[in-house]
Amino acid sequence: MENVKTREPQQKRSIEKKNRIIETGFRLMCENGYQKTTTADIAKAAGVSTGIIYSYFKDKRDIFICGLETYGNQTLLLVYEQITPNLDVYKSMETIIDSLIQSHKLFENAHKEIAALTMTDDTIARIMFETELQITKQLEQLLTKAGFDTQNLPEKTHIIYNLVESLCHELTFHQHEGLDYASMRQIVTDTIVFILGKPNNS
Amino acid sequence: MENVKTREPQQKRSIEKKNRIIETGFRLMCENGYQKTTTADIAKAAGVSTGIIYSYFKDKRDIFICGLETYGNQTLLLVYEQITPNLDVYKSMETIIDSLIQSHKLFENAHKEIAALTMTDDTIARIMFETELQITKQLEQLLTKAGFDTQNLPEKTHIIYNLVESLCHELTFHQHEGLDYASMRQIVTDTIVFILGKPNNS
Amino acid sequence: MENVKTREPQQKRSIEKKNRIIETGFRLMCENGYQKTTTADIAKAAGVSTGIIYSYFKDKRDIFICGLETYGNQTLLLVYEQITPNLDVYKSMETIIDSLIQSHKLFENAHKEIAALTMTDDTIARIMFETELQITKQLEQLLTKAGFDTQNLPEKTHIIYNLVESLCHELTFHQHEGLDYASMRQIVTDTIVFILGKPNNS
Amino acid sequence: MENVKTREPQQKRSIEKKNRIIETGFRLMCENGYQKTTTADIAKAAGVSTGIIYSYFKDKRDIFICGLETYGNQTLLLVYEQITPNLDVYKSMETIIDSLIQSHKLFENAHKEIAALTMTDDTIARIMFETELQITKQLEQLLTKAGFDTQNLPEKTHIIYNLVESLCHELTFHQHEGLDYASMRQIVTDTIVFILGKPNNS
DNA sequence: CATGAATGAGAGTTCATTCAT
DNA sequence: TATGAATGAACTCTCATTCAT
Repeated sequence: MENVKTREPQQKRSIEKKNRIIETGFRLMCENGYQKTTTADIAKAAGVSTGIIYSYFKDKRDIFICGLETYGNQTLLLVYEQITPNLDVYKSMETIIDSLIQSHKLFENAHKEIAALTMTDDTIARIMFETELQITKQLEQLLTKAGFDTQNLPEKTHIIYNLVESLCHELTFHQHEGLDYASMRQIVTDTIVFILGKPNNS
Repeated sequence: MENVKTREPQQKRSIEKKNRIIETGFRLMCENGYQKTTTADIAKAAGVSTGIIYSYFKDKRDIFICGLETYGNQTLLLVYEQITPNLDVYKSMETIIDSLIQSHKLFENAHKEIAALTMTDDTIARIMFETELQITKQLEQLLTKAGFDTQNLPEKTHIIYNLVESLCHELTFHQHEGLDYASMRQIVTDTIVFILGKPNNS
Repeated sequence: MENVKTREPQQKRSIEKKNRIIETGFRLMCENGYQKTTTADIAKAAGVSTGIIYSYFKDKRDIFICGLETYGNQTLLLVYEQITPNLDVYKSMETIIDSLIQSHKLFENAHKEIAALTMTDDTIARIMFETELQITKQLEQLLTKAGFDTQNLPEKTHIIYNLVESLCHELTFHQHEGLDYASMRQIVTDTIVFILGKPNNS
Repeated sequence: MENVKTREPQQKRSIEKKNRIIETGFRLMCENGYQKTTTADIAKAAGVSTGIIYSYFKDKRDIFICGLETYGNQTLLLVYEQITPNLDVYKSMETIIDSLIQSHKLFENAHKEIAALTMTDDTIARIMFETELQITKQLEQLLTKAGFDTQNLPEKTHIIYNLVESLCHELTFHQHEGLDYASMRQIVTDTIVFILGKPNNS
């Protein structure tokens, strides 16, 4: 299962270097596109030689997948930290939105690149699918514990997830002039409240 | 601005040929990805020589852009046809959703590919932006005429647009097992009704 | 079975070009070694671009294999032409030796290169094996028709084949000073006559 | 002539290490081919670091040459031990054949690899030439002492050497189905006896 | 107008060799 | 001495684009 040629760096310096390659490489790929980013670009930007990359990674795609796992999970953690069942759900939702916006600001281009690669690369598709699944499942649990109506909860969660994603996208890129983002955010929050209804125990 | 080398085909046969290249090429690019589709693939599938492509198009990217304009507008037309101000807005919304699902089934992969190319290609980004703008503006006009509250209407339209997009995406790809799509569709329609509120003249 | 990407050239010019690549490439590989010969070398020497090589051949190895089949068979033909059952066998043997010497002068380095590649490449090993088999089987038939004792004929033929091969090798390269090649040739011929014994019908 | 950077190991442990690298490296190169064996492979198999290799050897080729000298001479010794002038020559010949078969079993692939490298590497060619020369000269001396006709003895020795080589090759690899190896061996022995004639003093 | 053979720059990847530790 | 991480030149192969016919 484990590739024999790529080694898991044990030394601190090596780990730093591997992480630097992931971070730099993933960033370049997200900023400029997967195809347009060459291994030479990554090596140069990370301050290493092209050769050393292949000590840590199987191939170029492997760097991207590592980036995906690293930063996808990071996003997830941001969300997890905000999900505290004892808290008011509406408050939680607001902080989740804030977390996701942060995540988006870092990796929005990634989402586009990933979406495109999802088409032709099953591994990448699976990673994205599972990351999203973890987030929505977590949301479902939170909402169930908070006493919300569990009827069609998976469907509702999914719709809410997409609502928030779209909002984040818009807030991150400000693509459409003339939109009032504060209002937009308010509308989204109200809409989520509408979808969820009132919790049973309230 | 206009490239001197690519000519506008005057003959009927030439126009057919150009269209065939656009249709075939755009479809292949959407199905298999922009990078993975070679000009040789397109030429073969369209039944022309590789050379002739460069009589009609500046480069490979140009084929994609032409496809984008042609079929982006086609999607738009599908939506336009459903928007008849006299009709019940909720009915209209349902038929719009149906139209967009049809459009999605044709070009869903395109959306991902386009999103990725949007990152690094300003022309493609502009085309997509304008296509979306036309749809949302049209929706706004429809809703205004139908007497809905115009406060934050651009924001609301945008959110609705994204809700429908996400629904279409899910309905097209059935990525998540266990989701009840009929319920999902109902929830989205209800949510849109909630966002819009009641029209003033009702 | 047939590779979809490499085409079988139909035009006369194309066939000439393909043959030129085989001839030039195979010669370079034999002269300088398979590994030391780069595709760029072959392209340059054949007066073509590196790209066109991959229209005619699957990869670099494919050029070598084509050379092997082309010139291996050529050697075979040289031998076949000398094998005329009506002729005196000893005369035939002499002319066969002459033919093989000619073949050796052309492709001796090839033999070494091929022998080495035989170690790691099963396809090349099989081609060589079959070429040798054809030659020895042909010799066997000739000798049987000429009325020689058929006992242990395969073993004898094999030994004779190797005797001639070794002689050719020596005559081609003159590696050892002080050897009298005329005598050597005479001894080999005498030895072959000894091994075969007298034909029954004489 | 002597490279200043590679040192002659004085310590016992160092000598062992150097020998281990030669043995392991040469074996790997013979088994898998010179090109396909990387310095990393050799280092790993020999249980040393890649760096230390360059303390003992000028480059990768140097390891091969050392292996050639070491094991070429070893083969020679095997033969020398069998050549005892007092013994019956035919018996000697049989034991020589046995020795060479043993040698072949160890290094047959080497022969192919070496033959190929001989083409492009003069040093390797010279070593091989001298090894063979030593063996044939030794045989000549033995045969002279045993009272055989010295006319064309170098030529005869050479032919005999090649006969035995070919036989060893065949016995080692069993490449041709249907050959009776016992008969083959007998025919070769008889042929050698024929070539040599009867010794004068018998 | 049309062809498709030809081009060649540039991609990902390998590995003999070096060098900081 | 010894390590093994690091280097970077060189390799094979691809494909958007051109051009002789």
